[in-house]
Amino acid sequence: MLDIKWLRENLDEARAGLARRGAGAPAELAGLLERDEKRRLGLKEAETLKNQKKKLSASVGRLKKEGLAAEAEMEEVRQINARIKDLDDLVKSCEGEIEDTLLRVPNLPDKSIPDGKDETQNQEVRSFGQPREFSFEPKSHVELGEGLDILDFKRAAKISGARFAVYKGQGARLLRALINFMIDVQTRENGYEELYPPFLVNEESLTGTGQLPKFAEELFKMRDDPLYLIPTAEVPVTNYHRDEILSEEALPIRYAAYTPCFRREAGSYGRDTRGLIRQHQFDKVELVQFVAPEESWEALEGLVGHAETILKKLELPYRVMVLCTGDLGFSAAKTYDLEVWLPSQGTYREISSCSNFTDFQARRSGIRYKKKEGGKTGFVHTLNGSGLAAGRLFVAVLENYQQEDGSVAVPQALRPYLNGEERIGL
RNA sequence: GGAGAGGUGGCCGAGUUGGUUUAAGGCGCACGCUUGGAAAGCGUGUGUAGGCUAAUCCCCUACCGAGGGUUCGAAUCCCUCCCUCUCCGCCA
Repeated sequence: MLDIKWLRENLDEARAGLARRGAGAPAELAGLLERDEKRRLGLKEAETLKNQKKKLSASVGRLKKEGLAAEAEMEEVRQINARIKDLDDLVKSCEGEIEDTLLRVPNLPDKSIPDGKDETQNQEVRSFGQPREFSFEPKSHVELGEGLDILDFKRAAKISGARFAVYKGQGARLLRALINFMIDVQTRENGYEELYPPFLVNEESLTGTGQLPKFAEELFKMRDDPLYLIPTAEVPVTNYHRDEILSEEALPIRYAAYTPCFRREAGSYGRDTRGLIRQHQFDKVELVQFVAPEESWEALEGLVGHAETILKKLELPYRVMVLCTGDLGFSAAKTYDLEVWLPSQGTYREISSCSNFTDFQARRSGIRYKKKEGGKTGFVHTLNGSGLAAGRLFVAVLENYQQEDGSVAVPQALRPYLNGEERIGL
């Protein structure tokens, strides 16, 4: 959420920033300052009247104690109350309109990111490793997984429907190994504390991180309770500190959390219909940071590095992309995607997304900190990134480590997590 | 799910026959005095948001779980909801 006080002085800058994201942006702020002006005028008058009312009521008390009549004062307050009610209603409706508007306005893109209309205009920042040369035609993870009987899409469709998978035998073990490996690296080497949060969250939490009110169609909602399945651990973990004031000494706070993630994938019907790439349910280790505002850009670079650690240790070729304005998520000011090489597709595919949300989520969810100097409170900056998406990592391992006979070598770093086994299948 | 108890400032804890409570008091914390140093003692200060403002000074408004209501006036009375605790039931 953008700061209404800041907008009073910087409306043009806000419009320019939103315009960089795409068409229609400037209209989103229309009428906002007028509402705000109306609200403040009403508020000022209401507060003056409330002050009068308090004084009158106190005098009623005094008069009655002395056994004197106070009808005139009481009547005056009744009159004032009618006016206060009108003004309060006005203020409340203005506040509601301002809130409704601001909750639907995305974050402003950082100056450093490239302009562009969609993902085709994201820019490569750096890359790691070389795609492996195959002496045979590399298979897709679907062929490999079904061939090894470690993935079962057919029965998953029977049990649940499209975009679900069953991991079986060594596949299930491999998935668990990847999750444990990632959690261990992030908590032991990169300074994160592990959190295991609820997978069902309420509306306030989803509003805090920005999924609601605008993107309800992406979420699985419970029918009989006001709860939603989390689309990412970002939601419960960021909201862990909702409506709290942290001490500056406590910052930065870093959490790593494994959770499954649930997404309806409405509007992506034709895309990635086969395999694990796009599922309604997938597993992910998420990294979340709460930092002082002046630290957040450096923290973003660190966060990307933490996600990269996993790919480096697993020796998987990848590249780092900075998202252009048109591809930027609603709450983010800047995002780096990590894309891992998939031999069967002959291309790099997203496996992590690391963002600095600046104070956007913190303002929505009331996550503040008390400054050492001066004791003032301010909003923290929040960041998060996948470290990494386990399903897609599973795909990358299968495809990059596949052998001609259809088996899959286990990356060195992962062997301790699989009883030292070196091969899946055969 | 049933029955009961309860939610007050960073913490503890008064206040619940509605009216100088601008939420007592204590603890903690910060600063100062005192001291060779420390403790004790003494003094001062110590919430959040909004409004006003050059201002983190002052002043004003709101906030005693949340939202409504009664009243000239609500932490105190009424209604709805949420959460916590205890017991019972069910369950892993």
